[in-house]
Amino acid sequence: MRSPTELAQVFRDKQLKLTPQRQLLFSLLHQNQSHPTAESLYEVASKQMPGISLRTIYQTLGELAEMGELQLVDVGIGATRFDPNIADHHHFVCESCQAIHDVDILSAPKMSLQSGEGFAVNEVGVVFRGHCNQCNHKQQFKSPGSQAKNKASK
Amino acid sequence: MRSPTELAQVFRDKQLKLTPQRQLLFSLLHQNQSHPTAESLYEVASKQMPGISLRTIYQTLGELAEMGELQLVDVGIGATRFDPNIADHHHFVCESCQAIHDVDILSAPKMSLQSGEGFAVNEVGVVFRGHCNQCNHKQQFKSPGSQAKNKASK
DNA sequence: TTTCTAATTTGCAACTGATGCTAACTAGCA
DNA sequence: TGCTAGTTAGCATCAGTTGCAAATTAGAAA
Ligand SMILES: [Mn+2]
Ligand SMILES: [Mn+2]
Ligand SMILES: [Zn+2]
Ligand SMILES: [Zn+2]
Repeated sequence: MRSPTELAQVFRDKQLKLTPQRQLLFSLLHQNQSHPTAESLYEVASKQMPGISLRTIYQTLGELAEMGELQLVDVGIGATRFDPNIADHHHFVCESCQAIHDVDILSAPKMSLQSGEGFAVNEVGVVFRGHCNQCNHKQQFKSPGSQAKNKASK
Repeated sequence: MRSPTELAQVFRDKQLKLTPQRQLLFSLLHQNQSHPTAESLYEVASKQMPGISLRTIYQTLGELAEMGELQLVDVGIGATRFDPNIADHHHFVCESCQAIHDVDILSAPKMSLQSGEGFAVNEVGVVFRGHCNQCNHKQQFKSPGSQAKNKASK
């Protein structure tokens, strides 16, 4: 996603208004690597702007996504996550704490369909599931046999 | 997922009852490649057993999933899909008709995390999005430039 | 067969995440 | 300073799913 300043320009050019709500969200999303939900953004936004509506959060996120400034990430658990990183990349989801981390496309081989019945593929999404560092450390009480299978190394 | 007969044995062994509802669902799911939703199973089940409850469908699907007989597939659009194919495989989702097709793991390179910060990966899911054969054919009215980018070949 | 009861089904309430609708509000221009 | 198209916020509503408890029943025991 572009910087708040650049987005401001984009919005002006499209005769969209630069409301305080939108500006706040621009700043909350810029360089945000946490893959937040609408709800979690609502919480932090509410601190800086009490009374802001969850409806407006959804509205603005939807607009940004439609403009291609945000990527929607749905990993099948709970709410949609919003990702200002619009570069081609994949995700690791921690099954314990639900945290989502970016997985650089270089780290995973480029996927392509070798066979198939003539599917026209537009995009490929890879989701790695497992346990993050923090959660693995906290889980030392579990039986050794129940550890995750593959440990990725740098 | 195992055959209805095998499942019957499993259920008996666990002193779970072999109700007509369960037996019907076993048969509806066996070798079902359509990745049905609970709702769609409810519809076909209702024809053979009018009055069956949607709640029971959810209940039974949940049990089978917990027993490892079914795989839950969530591709981020609408309802959860249920997959009796529990072999390791991936999915192609048609963005037009929402159909889901199996993508054999052999067709796509085995994924693994090369870098990362010590994530312990349990499973990898790959979702290919695009347009299926049928939908591509029906979309000949669209501008040529808007075609899908990659056409998979056998 | 009949009886018994733990397992199951069912209907309905409730819940989460998200969107539709619209009256009230306001950014930004004239 | 006023105007107005665009925006916000509140509330209703929706889809998908789960919680709950009363009614039903599979299957073992008598
Ligand atoms: Mn990301
Ligand atoms: Mn499948
Ligand atoms: Zn974690
Ligand atoms: Zn299709």
